[in-house]
Amino acid sequence: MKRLKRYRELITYSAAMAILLLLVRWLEFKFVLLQNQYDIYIGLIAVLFLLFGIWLAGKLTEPKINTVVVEKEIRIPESEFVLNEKELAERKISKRELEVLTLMAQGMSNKEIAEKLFVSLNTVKTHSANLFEKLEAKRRTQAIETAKKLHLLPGTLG
Amino acid sequence: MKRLKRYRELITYSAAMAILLLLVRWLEFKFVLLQNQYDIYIGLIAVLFLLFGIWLAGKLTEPKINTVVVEKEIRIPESEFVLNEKELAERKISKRELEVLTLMAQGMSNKEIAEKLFVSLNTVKTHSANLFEKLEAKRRTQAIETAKKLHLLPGTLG
DNA sequence: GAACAAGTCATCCTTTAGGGTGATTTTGTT
DNA sequence: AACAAAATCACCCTAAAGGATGACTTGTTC
Repeated sequence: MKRLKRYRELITYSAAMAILLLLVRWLEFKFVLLQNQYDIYIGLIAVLFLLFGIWLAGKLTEPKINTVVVEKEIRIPESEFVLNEKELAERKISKRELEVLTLMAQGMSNKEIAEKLFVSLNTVKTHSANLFEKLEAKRRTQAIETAKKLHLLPGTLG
Repeated sequence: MKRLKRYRELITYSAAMAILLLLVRWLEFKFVLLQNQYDIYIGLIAVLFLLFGIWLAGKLTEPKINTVVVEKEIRIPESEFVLNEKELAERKISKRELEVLTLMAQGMSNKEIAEKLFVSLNTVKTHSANLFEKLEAKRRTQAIETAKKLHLLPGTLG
């Protein structure tokens, strides 16, 4: 069964060829009397084989595939925050300092930060003082702005 | 010039046809003596036109267009800042206040802001006090954070 | 012209932030 | 164990920020 299917094309072509040749024979027989004007006969043969060739080509040649690549733009909403660890290392800002900085940026007072981190107010002050030096800032607001520009803090949190 | 290009295909086919017919004529002349065995001639014609048909088919068949959609990711650099005027109006924040808020967010002290705006330090303090009330903030850092969340200030300026 | 909002400035007072210095403890590394 | 960095805390003092209140001017609206 599989073999039959496999050779179906070949059989089809052979059959077509046979029919064509039969047709040629028939035409030959029909126009045998008017040999002087066998131009018509030739013409018919030509047309027939031309058509046969076209049909055959359609069957034989693999279809031309013209691949058109259409680029579709997909928008990515936001580029999420990635901590600039290089900058963090270069300025030698410690984890605890960054922690304090983050809470600062959220609008907390030193006292609130101290309570949140379970340390004394003085400790927070020390951390903030170190931060200002490392960030070359005079005030906490400036430190926050600089830190955001350096990607040490997300632009807007929440 | 454009027309010439437009009919190039047609001309090509016509030329091919002409050459083929010339070939046929030449064959006719060549085999005119052996008319009794013009089977060969017929066969040649058949083969020629068969090939011509195959060639023609290849030229004529329009290619299958295979459209491949490639999704290309496009990162939007920044979603530019648009002032939330609704929020601004609802909270009744004046132009001057917003101005002070902006400079605050840039890390400037009240004194610096006063100098920049050519007003007294007390005026800046009044503005900031009003801002804190309108933004329900206790500190300038908190006011800045809130303002950024409400899109009254750009996330990161500069 | 009365009422109102915005902007300006002042004074008094309290709280918070920040600068400077020194010291102790914890922790990780060699 | 020795060392360095990080984290902790304290004290003193100044500067800046913030709260509360009142006052004056200007421009707009009704």
